[in-house]
Amino acid sequence: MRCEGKRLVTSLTENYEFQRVYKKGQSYPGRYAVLYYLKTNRATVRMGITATKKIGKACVRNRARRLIYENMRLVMPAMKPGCDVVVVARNAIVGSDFFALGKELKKLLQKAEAFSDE
RNA sequence: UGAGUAAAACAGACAGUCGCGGGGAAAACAGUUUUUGUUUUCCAUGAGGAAAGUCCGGGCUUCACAGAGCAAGGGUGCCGGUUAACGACCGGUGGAGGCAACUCUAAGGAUAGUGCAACAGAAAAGAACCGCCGGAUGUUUCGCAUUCGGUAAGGAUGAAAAGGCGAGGUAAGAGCUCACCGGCAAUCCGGAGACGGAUUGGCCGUGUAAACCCCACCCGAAGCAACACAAGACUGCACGAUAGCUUGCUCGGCUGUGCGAAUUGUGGCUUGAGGUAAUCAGCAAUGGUUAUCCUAGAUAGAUGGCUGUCGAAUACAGAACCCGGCUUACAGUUUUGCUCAUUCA
RNA sequence: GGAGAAGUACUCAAGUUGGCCGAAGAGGCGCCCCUGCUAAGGGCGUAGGGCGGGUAACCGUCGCGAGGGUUCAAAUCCCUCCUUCUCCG
Repeated sequence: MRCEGKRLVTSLTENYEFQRVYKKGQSYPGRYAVLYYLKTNRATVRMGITATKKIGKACVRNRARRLIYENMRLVMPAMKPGCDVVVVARNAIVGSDFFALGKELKKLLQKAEAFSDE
């Protein structure tokens, strides 16, 4: 298993943090990716992205990570503060469309009730 | 024009907008002797031809200097050159393929020695099983049997059978003799050499060295997760002759009141056998000189998204100390040299 | 990033001085014994992959991760690639 975080204002880095989200958080599977969501007492949203070696070579993993990162970045300001999010890429993400992935991530986040009320 | 062959270049571009890495500048705040940290704004900049596989060769670092000797082990293998070095590259020689351009080639030694060659076959290395021929003996219906010789032309086996093929020759045969071809040796000529050519001689015991080996040349070991400096939880070990370190052994030498060590930070970390252009030397690889340029340096790991235009933008694919090669993956576009075929002049 | 090891029937595997090797052995499968029945245990037997040919017995050919090479002959020797696993802070 290879885990890769993402440089964000606040991002998950250490392996134990990922493990905590996997174990204690809720999971929401999708076609392109799996979302793990865990509420915390912090005032910020923290995110981590995982792309295992299963998905492909280094270049493919980079591509997957960037697509997820870009989508999450656009969605982030609408989210409730105080949670840890881990997105795990799945095989189907190879060659997927940017907008399709964005739609799915939004749906998963809605399921997790991560968005703040307007 | 078509087919082929060799080499080289590119690897989407431009504009707008949101976002990321490190760098520089300015401002504000915290703190303050300098310094440093955070935030905001602006500026220029930011993956490859293979960044890959890690198959070779170096630089660099540590092992005190990277040293001495011996042994073992490993590598390379036609010749000459290039290079920091190489198993790479360039030019040739021999061999193989192609009408040709051109391509491929681990290509030293089998009379230095040892081993192996299953099955089949008389025999797998100094070969008489059958056959052929001659002599003797027996039987004597001219043949057969036994025995002693000669013989590698023929036979069956096998991947491979004792130079090939033809003629002469002979009891039958045989490089026994001769012509041509192959291979070997000597001499002469050409070449820097591998080697090529000519003449003469003699008539020549298979294959395997990517089996051991012989000959010639080369190699100390590990690797940036190396290592250096600073801090150092834990208290684990040693405390004056042992311990540890350098592939093995011998020598030589080092460490020391500290050693080991989770972990953290900084350095190593990008100016280099560098690129570009011109010119000179060389067939070329490459080298010299001059001018000019500075072009990622992250540390969970930065290049992405959207919109528009171009006829179409789509392959393989992401730096992690740095270079020189090799190998492997790869959509498409462009240019140049050469060869063959066809048509026209 | 670097260093190393392995790959053979469905599974675990033996076999590398090159030769009767498609391949020992075990699990497996079938039958029998044991038991009221099953499991376990014991005994006996058996197929071993693909393609082609043959009524069948059987024969030919390709297969030891993949592709080349050396050799008369390669699971074994040499080269290149693929996959899996381990170690180094």
